Amino acid sequence: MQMTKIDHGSRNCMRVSELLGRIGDRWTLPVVVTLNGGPLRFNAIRRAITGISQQMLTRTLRALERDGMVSRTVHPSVPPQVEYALTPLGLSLAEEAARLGRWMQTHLAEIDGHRAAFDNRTAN
Amino acid sequence: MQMTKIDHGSRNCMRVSELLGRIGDRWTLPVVVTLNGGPLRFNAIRRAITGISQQMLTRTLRALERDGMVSRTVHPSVPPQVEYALTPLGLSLAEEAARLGRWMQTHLAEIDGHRAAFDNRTAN
DNA sequence: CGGCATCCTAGCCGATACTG
DNA sequence: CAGTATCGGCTAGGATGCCG
Repeated sequence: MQMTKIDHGSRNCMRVSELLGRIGDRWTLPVVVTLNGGPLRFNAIRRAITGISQQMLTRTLRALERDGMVSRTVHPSVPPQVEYALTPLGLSLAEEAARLGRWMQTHLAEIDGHRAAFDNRTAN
Repeated sequence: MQMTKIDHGSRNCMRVSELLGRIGDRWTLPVVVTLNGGPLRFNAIRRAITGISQQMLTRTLRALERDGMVSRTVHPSVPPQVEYALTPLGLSLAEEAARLGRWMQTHLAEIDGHRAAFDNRTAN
């Protein structure tokens, strides 16, 4: 059952790329990292993440909730309180993200160097 | 020098997110994975990746070249041949991608389950 | 063969205003 | 406090055509 050719079309390769696109969007990673410090309420997350709009936070949290990465708990008080927390799955993702982060830190200077050199080469 | 608060604004957190967005785009990962099997010419890559347009392959390869992930070698023949190969940096990225892929394989069913359940819940 | 230029569309995301 | 609704800009990416 060996694969000599890579099947990008009908198998999970696409799914990986898709998920990477999801967590690679502007806000998902910041939200996950923030929640990695512990459960937080909506506006607490909002305050923790500089520059995020209310709507984008809502959307990002919905998407993460849909994927089972975060749990949403409503405390029926007045005014209502909603608490968000990472699920085990979300925590697992956070670890992978941290690993990616470490890789980035390691190679960031190298990449920047290549970019500068390339831009220099092409901007004749 | 401890960080009690996460700085999403001015530090590398943003850069990580940015790079994740780059490799999370539609074609970067497929290209890297394809080249992981060895150097290939332009149209060979094109054939290996179902559905990619010529322009998107060009753009993806340029971006990867700019970041120092792939090397571009022109063989001055008629017709001209251009060979692309992963650099050590690109190979390193491919390994990280493979790790991400494994994580996905592991959790894909779980995520799909959550999605289905969520959609069911909300599509009342 | 490899690659750039152009046009066009769909979707992401921000800003703003409104609701329970 | 925690959302939803609406508008509009920006850009990723597809289709097509031309060039060395």
